[in-house]
Amino acid sequence: MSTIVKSKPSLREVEEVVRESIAGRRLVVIVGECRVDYEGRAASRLELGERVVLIKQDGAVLVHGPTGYSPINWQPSTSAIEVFYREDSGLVIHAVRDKPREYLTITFTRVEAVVAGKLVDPGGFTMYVDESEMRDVLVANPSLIEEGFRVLEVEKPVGDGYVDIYGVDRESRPVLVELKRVTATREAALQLYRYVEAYAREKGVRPRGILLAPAFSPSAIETLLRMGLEYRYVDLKKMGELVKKHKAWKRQSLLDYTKGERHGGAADKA
Amino acid sequence: MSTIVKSKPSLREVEEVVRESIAGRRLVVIVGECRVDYEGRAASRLELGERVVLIKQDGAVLVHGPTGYSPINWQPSTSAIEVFYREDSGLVIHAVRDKPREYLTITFTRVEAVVAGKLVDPGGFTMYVDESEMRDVLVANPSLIEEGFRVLEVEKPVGDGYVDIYGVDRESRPVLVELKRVTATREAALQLYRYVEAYAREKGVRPRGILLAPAFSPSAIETLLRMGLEYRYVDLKKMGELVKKHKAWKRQSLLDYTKGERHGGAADKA
DNA sequence: CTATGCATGTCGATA
DNA sequence: TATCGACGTGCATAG
Repeated sequence: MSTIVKSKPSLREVEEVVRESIAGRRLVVIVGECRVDYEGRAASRLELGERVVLIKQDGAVLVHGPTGYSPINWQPSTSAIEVFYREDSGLVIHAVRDKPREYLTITFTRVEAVVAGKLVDPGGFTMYVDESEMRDVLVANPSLIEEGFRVLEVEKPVGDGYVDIYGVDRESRPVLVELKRVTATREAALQLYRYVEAYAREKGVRPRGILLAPAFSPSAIETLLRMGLEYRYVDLKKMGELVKKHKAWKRQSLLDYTKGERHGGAADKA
Repeated sequence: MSTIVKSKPSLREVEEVVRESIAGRRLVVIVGECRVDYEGRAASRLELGERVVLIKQDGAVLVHGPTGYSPINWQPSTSAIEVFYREDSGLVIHAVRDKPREYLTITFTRVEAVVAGKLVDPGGFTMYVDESEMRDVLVANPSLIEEGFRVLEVEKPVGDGYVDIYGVDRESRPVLVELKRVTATREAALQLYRYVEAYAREKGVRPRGILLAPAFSPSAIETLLRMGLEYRYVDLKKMGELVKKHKAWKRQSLLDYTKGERHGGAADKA
C-alpha cells in the first residue's frame, strides 16, 4: 500500500491524483470545499460547504458531511468517472451510473487534503446471528419452536412467497413458521397471514401460523391475534450460542465431505 | 478550517490526533490497517485489513472497505468514544451507543494517513421531489389523479395505517389513493389492498383503490388486477415542475404570514 | 419516546 | 437480467 498524502494541494494536483488513482483502481479520500449536483431517480443540489469525498476502488462515490451516518450524496457503483479542472469552475468529478441512469457532479473549489492508496482488505467478515443462521439452528433444534414439532420443509414455497419453516406439531397439524431476527412488525404478521391463507387455499386445510421473533410491535401482536395466529419469543443470545455450535458442526461436516480434495482460495482477480 | 494531515504517523501520534479531535469536535479520517469487532443487535468480527475510518463531529463512526456504498461496520451516533494506545494490541477506538446498546471496537495496527479538521457545512440541500411533495402537488392538482376527483382528506387513518389521499370520484364514489415515488412493488399493492379492505369493513362500502407511481413491477400489476384495484402512471419530471411552482407559492404565503417578524437563523450551538 | 413508513435506500439471492 | 425480501437497515415524523 503505497499511499499518496497531500496537504493543501492545488486543484491541479488533486486532478492528477484522482485521475491516476481511478486508472490504477486506488481509493481516494478528498477533504475540501465543494458543491454537489445529483440527478437520477430524484434530483438534488447541495450548495458550497466542506465535506469528505470518497472514491472507492469499484467506482462507488460518497459525499459525507461533518455529521451523521448517511452520505449526503452518493453513487453506489459507477460505470464511468470523469475528472477535469477548469480555471473558472474548479475541479469537477463527474460520476455516471447506468441502470438506473444517474449523474453525480462534485465541484471542488478548495482541497485541504487528499489521500490515495490501494487498499488491500482480505479480512474475513463474520456476522454471528443472521436470519438464515437462526433458521438453521431452529431446524436443528425444532423443540425451540415447540415441544414435539417436526420440520418437514425449509423455505417452502407457499402462494407468492416462501415460508421459513414448514412442519407438523405433536398432533400432526400443519404449521407454518415465519422468522424475524429483529422486532416483528405488522408487515411480518401479514406476511405470515398471507402464507396461512395461501396454504389453506392450496391444501384445503388451515394450518397453524407461528411468528418467531425476539420482540413484537404492538400492531404486530394485535394483527396476529386478529388473524388467529400465534407468536413466540426467541432469545438471540441463546441463538448465538447455538449458532456457534452449529457452525462448528457444519464446518466439521464440510471438512469430512471435502476430505482429500484440494484446499485453497481463488486467486485475486484484480 | 485548520486541517491536520499526517502521512505514515505513529500510532501514538494518531492517538493524540484522534483524542484532541474528538474533544474539539473535529472530523477525523484514518486510512490504515485495522480489525473491527461489533456487538449489539447482532455481532460481527472483521479480520485485519486496510480500511478508511471516519469519525464524524457528532460521534458517528464509519468503517469503509475498498469497495461498495455501505460501510462494513459503523456506529450511527455515539454517546461515547474512547481512544487508547497499547503497546501489545495497537490503537484502539471504542465507540459505545445507547439504545440500542451497541459496541464498536476498531483496533489499528498501522496507519498510512490521518486527516483531521473542523468541517463547516452551511450548504443548503434541496431534494427536488419526495413523496410528501408529490402528495402536495396532487392535492393541489387533483385532476392529475383523475378528471373530476375531489380530495376530502390527506393521510387519512384507515385500519392500521394512513392512506395518502382520500377523496371521491366524479360519481361521488369513495376513492383511496396510495402514492409511490419509486417503482411500485407488490408490497405497495398489498398495502393499498389492506386500506381498501379496512375501509370496506369500517364503512360498509367498498371504495375504489388507485395506486399512483412512476413505474410498476409486474407482480404489483398482477396483484392489483387480482385485488380489483387500479393503477396510474405519474410523470416525475412533470411533478418536479409543479413542485417548483407549488414551493414558490408556499414560500410566498409563508412570507405573507411572517411579515414583520424577525428573520435570521439560530446561533451555532457548538 | 415509541411506532410507522419512506429511501436516490443498498445488497444479495434467485428464477 | 429483473425481481424480491432482508437489513446491525437509517431517518423523519406523528401520536
